[in-house]
Amino acid sequence: MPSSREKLNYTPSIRRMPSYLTIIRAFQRTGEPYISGTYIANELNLEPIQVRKDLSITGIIGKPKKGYPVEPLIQAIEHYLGWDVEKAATVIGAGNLGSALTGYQEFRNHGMKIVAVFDTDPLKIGTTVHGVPVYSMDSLPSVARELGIAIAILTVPSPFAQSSCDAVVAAGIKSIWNFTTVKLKVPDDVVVQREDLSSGYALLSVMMRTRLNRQLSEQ
Amino acid sequence: MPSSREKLNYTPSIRRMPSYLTIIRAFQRTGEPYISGTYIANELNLEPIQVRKDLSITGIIGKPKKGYPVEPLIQAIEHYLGWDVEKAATVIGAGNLGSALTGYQEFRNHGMKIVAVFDTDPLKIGTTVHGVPVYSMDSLPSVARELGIAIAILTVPSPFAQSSCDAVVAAGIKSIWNFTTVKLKVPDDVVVQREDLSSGYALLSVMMRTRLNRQLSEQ
DNA sequence: TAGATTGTTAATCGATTAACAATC
DNA sequence: TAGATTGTTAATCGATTAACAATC
Repeated sequence: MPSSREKLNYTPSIRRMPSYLTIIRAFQRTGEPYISGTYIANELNLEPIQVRKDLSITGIIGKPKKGYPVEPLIQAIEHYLGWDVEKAATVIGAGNLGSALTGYQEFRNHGMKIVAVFDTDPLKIGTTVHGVPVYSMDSLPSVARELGIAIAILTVPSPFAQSSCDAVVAAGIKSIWNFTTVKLKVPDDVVVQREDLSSGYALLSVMMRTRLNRQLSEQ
Repeated sequence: MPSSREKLNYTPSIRRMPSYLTIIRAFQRTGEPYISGTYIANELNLEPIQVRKDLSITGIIGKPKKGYPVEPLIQAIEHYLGWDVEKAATVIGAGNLGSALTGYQEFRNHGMKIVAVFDTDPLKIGTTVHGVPVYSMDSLPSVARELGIAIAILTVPSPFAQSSCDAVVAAGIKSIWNFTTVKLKVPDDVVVQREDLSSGYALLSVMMRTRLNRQLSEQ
């Protein structure tokens, strides 16, 4: 029996899908029925062959000379990502980042609806964040069941990451979007995507240093 | 003359560096003078060989049987990332995400100090966000010069992304951390790192769908 | 000393890119 | 029709992993 730990294939391609969607959706407003891979590639500074390879993963078939049919292409990408099925989500930790993510409207376009926020601060419990009610962590199991929550977005301070994660798992939630710096330990049937702001900042930092070095050496 | 568009090497390794730092810093509190690659690998669910390969990029030399000297290792990573040099940064757009990032203390440990926020909303200008003053976009050039701002963190709504980016570039800021969904057009000497929350969510979504399919097929 | 761990060289793996026939 | 664009097969490239000698 394969475990949930097996590696996901096409990871880089999957990461590019949302930006394809953005471009194609914007193009859709022109009313043109077909969009070419070349056009998408130009918009995103990618190679056309890469766009075609990526799109082929979704099973969409293009027409030579014309391109891909816009409406079916959007549906193919959304279906591939599972964004055509609405999922209830919760934010664990009503801090800065948690509040920002709760108010991030774009997720609605991706089939994710944040229906609850959980926190331990008595001053926050009973209030709302961007219209979403804040509950006590104690009520996580019952609220998760009632609202059919499928995804937990973890934005608690790092020292509480693993214990919050354990509570999420105990409440039967099997998908965790982890914004803490902690590598979470979870059962085999729980999937975790870690979002690490520092890793992107590390790339920017090295680009800055590299550019600096080059400028110095070119003088 | 090579352009700033050339591709960065070791991208995956660079992305892992911050998580190494987190583990090593936590280990440092034990007082042990050496940390092994095997230990780091265990903490992060990675292969030891990958940790060793990554660390070798920083130029650090380990001791067989003992491991890497903790203090020099931290310094080697920070120096490689350029995190040993303090840089002034600004957040463009005092919305949800901009405020959250302004209040994110971890950046201070990475040599980045957010010294100004810019917005176009008259109600926000003149106030502070997490203690950082909010300025009018008009004053960007002068404030950027006075405070020596090196990095702009772009968190404006997508329709304003390119124009805000142009203003940043005109103000002489040459490093942009882009949190919008827009692919920015910038001069050759400006580096951009795009942070796309949707791409991580796309991975989580496909993992969820894949797990679901497997569970169905195993029944 | 023995064995854990490093660093290097080679092999494997997966992603990107190139080449090109098919075709609307 | 001619040429732009697709989809497939092969080549290249870069990252990961394996093997193993060196060594504290």
